[in-house]
This record gives sequence, structure tokens and C-alpha cells, in this order.
Amino acid sequence: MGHWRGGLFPCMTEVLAVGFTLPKKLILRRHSEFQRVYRLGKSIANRYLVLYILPDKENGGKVGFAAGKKLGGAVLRNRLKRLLRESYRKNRHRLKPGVQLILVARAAAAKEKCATVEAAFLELARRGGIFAADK
RNA sequence: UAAGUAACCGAGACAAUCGCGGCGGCUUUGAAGCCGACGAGGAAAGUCCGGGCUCCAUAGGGCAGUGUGCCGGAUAACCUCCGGCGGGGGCGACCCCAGAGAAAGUGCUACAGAAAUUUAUACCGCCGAUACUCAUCGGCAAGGGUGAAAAGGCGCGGUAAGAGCGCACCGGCAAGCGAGUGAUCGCUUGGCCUGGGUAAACCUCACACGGAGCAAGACCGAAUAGGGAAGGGUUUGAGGCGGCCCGCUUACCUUCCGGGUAGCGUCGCUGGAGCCGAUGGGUGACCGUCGGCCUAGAUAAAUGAUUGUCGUCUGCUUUUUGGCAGAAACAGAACUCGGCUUAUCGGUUGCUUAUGUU
Repeated sequence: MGHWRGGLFPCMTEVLAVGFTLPKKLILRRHSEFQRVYRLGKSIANRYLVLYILPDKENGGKVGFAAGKKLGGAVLRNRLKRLLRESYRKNRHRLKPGVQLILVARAAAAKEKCATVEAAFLELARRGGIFAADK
């Protein structure tokens, strides 16, 4: 890898400052939970991914990650879901609480790096208005 | 050096930061937190074979069906592996074989050809006789032609011309003898030839095979609601146990029991035909003995992200050391093991052939 002359990667900046975790209980587990967000939530998309948003004060904020079978084999889909989770994890502290999200990877994200996917997520989060009030 | 062939090895390394999974320890009522070591593959894949394990009856008899098919061995088992035998391919190293039976029977065998399987066959021809211009009758399987295949091959003799008609060699068949555990091989003798191919066509012979699969299966257990276990027993019918039959079993009776089902959770779930090393036996697959090790256990499914240094390859540049830029395949455990097949990056070694140099 070459040198990054402009300082640290965008992925690194917030992580070094805060260091947020993403425990298992904050991740959507059940088929029914996924279906509820898909059906009731609103969706926005760009070239790399689709974001489903469903405000939910009772159950609190949760997040799910998906990569369909059209994208490729198990290795590729696993990698995409890990990239999505990494993007969410590093920015979770900046988002509003009590919102359920699902991030779905699209074909264009298959060969991209973490920084690209994270930038795409941040753009969708801004358009969806789920950042915390001070941002 | 090039081409080929066989076998084997690796799947970038180290460090830092953030994060995830179950495990162990500590704190804690608990939730949770902290610390520690560990955490994808050679194919984890395709699900093509064979086991272990679980339930169905204890997995039983017969038919049907399916599979295997040279010999000997290895193994828990195999359509696997090892060593041979026999064929076939290649100059060679070496590779390939669905390799039982075609004189038990049935079927198929296109086209071409005169004729395609049981007294075989005469189209062009060759020979003899009659006639002598055409032709007719008889003999022939040597030559030509067709075909995947034309009743052994080839040579000499023989003859009107020919023919296993006779003989030598080769091939095949049968018998005998010898070698080998065996497939098979070698030698001798015989009648002279027995009559195409196809059994991933039916079939015959020998051997093997019960079914479903971890979503197997076991446990905890609300609403609701009547069941379960053990024993006994009859026939006509019915349900279930794998396709059918036999057989077994249920509904019937008696006794006993507190529990059965959907959903959710726990177990199954990783210590095993295990891995590594040494040593002994065997040509080898493999087996024995000794020592050491514990090495993923998720369930919308953990094993990731980023950076630095070094290493590999490619390109550009430089007199060189070097510098810069880029690249790194196929691919993700899901009860587990032995194989097969397919995908794919890089490297090492042996051998063979050809060429060159000494």
C-alpha cells in the first residue's frame, strides 16, 4: 500500500477519537424483525448501497446488514456485510438513537474499499436525516 | 536451454490500533465489565460414493429394484487406495481401460457392396469345355472393388486355374505338463480354423445393499387440551412400518403414570477410524509400539477493518546499489470422518526426449 499523504484515512479519524463498539444485541436477528423494517421503513439509495430507515422508540435502535445472492459467492457477500458493519460501527455515535436501520449492499460496492463504502453510508445518512441534532 | 512427464510443498510474514465469537478466570444479585489464550480450507465447494452417529421393530424372510464386475492385498467401509496380470497409446519418462459371459437365448448392425451369418456369396475377373463374332455350361476364392467386418495371416510347393490341398513360421482354439496364492505366463501335442461387432441393448452368472437424515434425535415447557408407558389378545376390514408379499404394530381390554403438542430455549456440538514426532514391519496402500498435544463451534450465521516494515512478482527509470507505481488466484467451517470430482496462484525435486557446450 502507498502512503496516505493527507494524514489518516477517513475510516480512522473518529475511531481514534471515540472507539465505539457494536455488540450482538444491537444487531437485528429475526426474520420477522427484518421484514418489519423492510415493509414499514422508508428506503433511500445511491450507487453503492440501499438504506432502510424505521424510527422505533419502544424497541430502541437496531441495525441489520444484507447482501443478496445476486452479488456473488459466499466470500464476497461476507466481505460486503463486514464492510457495511464496519461503516456503521465507526459512525454509530453520530446517529440519532431509537432508529432501526438495514444496510443492503449493491453490485457497485463489490470491488470498493472500506473508505468508499463508508462515504456512501454517510451520504445516505445525511439524506435520511438520522444524524444527531448537533451535526 | 526447451518440450514433456511424475511426485511433493506453500497458500506472504511480523508489529500496532479499533472491533467480533464462543471458552477459561476474576468482580458482580443479575445485567454487564476486566484479563487471558484461541478462532476457516486445500479444496471448507460440488453433494458424486462409502462409513460413524440418531430414529424408525431387533432391521427379519422372499420378490422386485439398485450397484459392483481381471487377480491379490489395504481399510470401519467404498464406485477409494496399493501391488500385479492382460490389452491400448507414446521415440521415451509415463499414461489410459465399464477389463466377467457373445458355442444359453433374443434384438440391432446405417451406407456401400454381387453377397452381412449356418449346405454363405461370383459383380469385375482367372481357368477349362462347346462355339469360336456375341455367348452358354462348369470350376475357383488366389487378384480387383465395397465396407468397421468378406470364413485365419504370410511364404513355398501344388494345380487347367485355384483352395490348409500339403508343408514351415505366426495368430487363434482344445488337451496335457510345468511356474505362480491367483489373474496369467511358458512348453509340447492335436484337428487344420471352429466362423464379425455390440452386454454404458435386453439378458446370464457371482457378490453386495432396509429407509430416512443433525431441520436426525433428546430434554425443559404457556394458552389449550386428553394423552403416554407396560402387559394381554381376535379376525373380516382399516391405518402405519421403504415399492409389493410375509411378518410386525395401532385402534380393543387390564394395570400404572403424571405428562404430550406448536413457539422459544438447552443438549446433540466437537476428544476423533484425531494431529505431530520417533521407531519397527511391509515393494506399497497401510499397520504396530512409544512419547507429546487439545487445535473453530457460529445460527440473518464470529474469524474483520486500517496502518507501518520486510518479502514475492510485473512495469517504468537509473551506470549500479537503488527509486517509483501497481499486482497477489480459487474461494468461507455449519454433526463428523475416509475418498472422488471440479475451481485455482506460486514454487521445489526426480525422470525422459531433443539441441548446444566442455
